[in-house]
Parts: sequence; structure tokens; C-alpha cells
Amino acid sequence: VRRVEILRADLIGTPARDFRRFMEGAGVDRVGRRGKNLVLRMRGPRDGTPFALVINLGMSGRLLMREAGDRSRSPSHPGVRFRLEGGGQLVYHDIRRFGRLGVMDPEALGRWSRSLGPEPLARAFTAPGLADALARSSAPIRSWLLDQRKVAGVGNIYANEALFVARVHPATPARTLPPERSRALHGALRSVLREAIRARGTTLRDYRTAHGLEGGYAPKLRVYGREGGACARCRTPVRRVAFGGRSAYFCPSCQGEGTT
DNA sequence: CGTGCCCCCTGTCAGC
DNA sequence: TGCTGACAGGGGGCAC
Repeated sequence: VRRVEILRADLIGTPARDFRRFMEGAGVDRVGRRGKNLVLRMRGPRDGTPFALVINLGMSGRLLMREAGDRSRSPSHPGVRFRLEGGGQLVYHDIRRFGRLGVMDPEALGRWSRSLGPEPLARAFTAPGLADALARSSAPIRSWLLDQRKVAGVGNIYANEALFVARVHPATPARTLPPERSRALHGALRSVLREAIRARGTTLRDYRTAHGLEGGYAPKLRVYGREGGACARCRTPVRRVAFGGRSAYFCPSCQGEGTT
């Protein structure tokens, strides 16, 4: 990274001065993920001090690579531009600006990572562990799944899809899930996420992969965004209810309260 | 401390 | 055609 241009200061968690001081002259070691956050492991310019650039795309964020000499139209809503050695650019683009970029030293990175719940696709995410955690909350299960401190990386689409697969009503208080429903939910979360990743995600309108492609999972959605459509299992019309500020979609027949 | 509500912001679409 | 309101994949702050 040669130079950092911050076009939208509200996207940067840390003060702009610190952000630039960390990033300018630094290089990318490796790229990873924690929950819904991109984690770029970096090395500082002089002594190679390790730190991390953490990026949350929010609702409309994209990370775009522009190679040197790219003649295509420049993106409409650039927020942060990283000018790279050799003339390329990495552009953080975000129409709604709900995304955030921040730098963290290794200690802060560790604290932050520990504040998030387990990765649902990791071995550490077990059915008994999920059941234990659910038992400690009275929140509606759909809201519980969206809480990144409980499980990391599940958003509204896949929370709703997993609840349909597990036949659990989205408003069910977490602690009232019967053991076999929490086991079913554990499996459903993992299978839905794996399928969706294999399909490269869900494009409802805006979402594109890092290579600009649409995700292939939208046609496979069972309930999300399908209000009024027939449930694939029983043909009952899918319903939508709003709580916690977001829509929940479900089959009132397959996912009735107390369905076992 | 856990939970629920509001807000951040821009774009799109349905309904009038 | 143009206006208004609802809604959108996320998450932080705050009151209770």
C-alpha cells in the first residue's frame, strides 16, 4: 500500500490519521475472515510490525480490485482508495456506507475475535454447545441467530432459511427449543451455509462476488423473500412478519410454534 | 446484563 | 410522469 485516500471518513473506525499511519507502506500477509468480517493480516513498513485491517461490508459494501491500466468506468461510490505499488488500486465501495474499516494491533484483534461467537462451520460449533447457549436466552431464535456474539457470520437470509429447514418458528424463544429442534437447527445452519457458499452467495439485487459475479443461491431460497409463495414441503403460503426491525419469513404450517 | 427499539444512508419499487 | 412511503443483505448506541 503506497497511499490511502479516505473519501468518506465515516467509514473508518479509527481516527483517519492513525489509519493512514498504519496502512501506508504496509503489505498484505494473508487474507482471512471472522464471521462477516474480512481480516487482512498486514505488516508495517519499517519493522514489519503485524496488525490487521478488518472490513465489514455492511449492506452494500464491496472491495474492488482495479489493476493498473484498468480503463473501465471508476466506481460510483468509492469510500476508501488504497493505491498500491505498481499502479493498481484496491477500492472500498459502499453506497449506503453501513460498512466499516478499521486497523487493530494483534491484542485488539484477539479481544475483538473473542467477543464474537463460534464459527458455525468450525468443529468447535457443536450441537450440545448450541443447546447450552440457547438455554441462556429468552430472545426470539431468529434475533438470537443474528447476534454475532452468539454465533458469528449468520445473517437474516440464512437465519430464516436454517429455521425453515429445522422446522422452527422464527419467533420461538431460544430457551424453549426442544433438544431435537436445537440439534436440527445445528445441522440446518451448517448445511444451509455450506450450500450457499458453494453457490457463491445470494444475489437479491446488489450483491456480487469479489469477481463481479452474481451469487447462485437466490433461486434455492426456500422462504426468504417468498411471502405468499407456496411452501416447498406443504404448499401453505409463506408468511412474513417483522420483529427486531427486520423481516422473518416462514411456513406457518411447517414451522408452527411447538412443531416437533 | 439482556433485550428491543431507533438510527445510520442511499436506492428501488409499488401504489396513487 | 412524479411523488410518497416502505423496504433492503448489518450493526452500534441507548433506554429500560
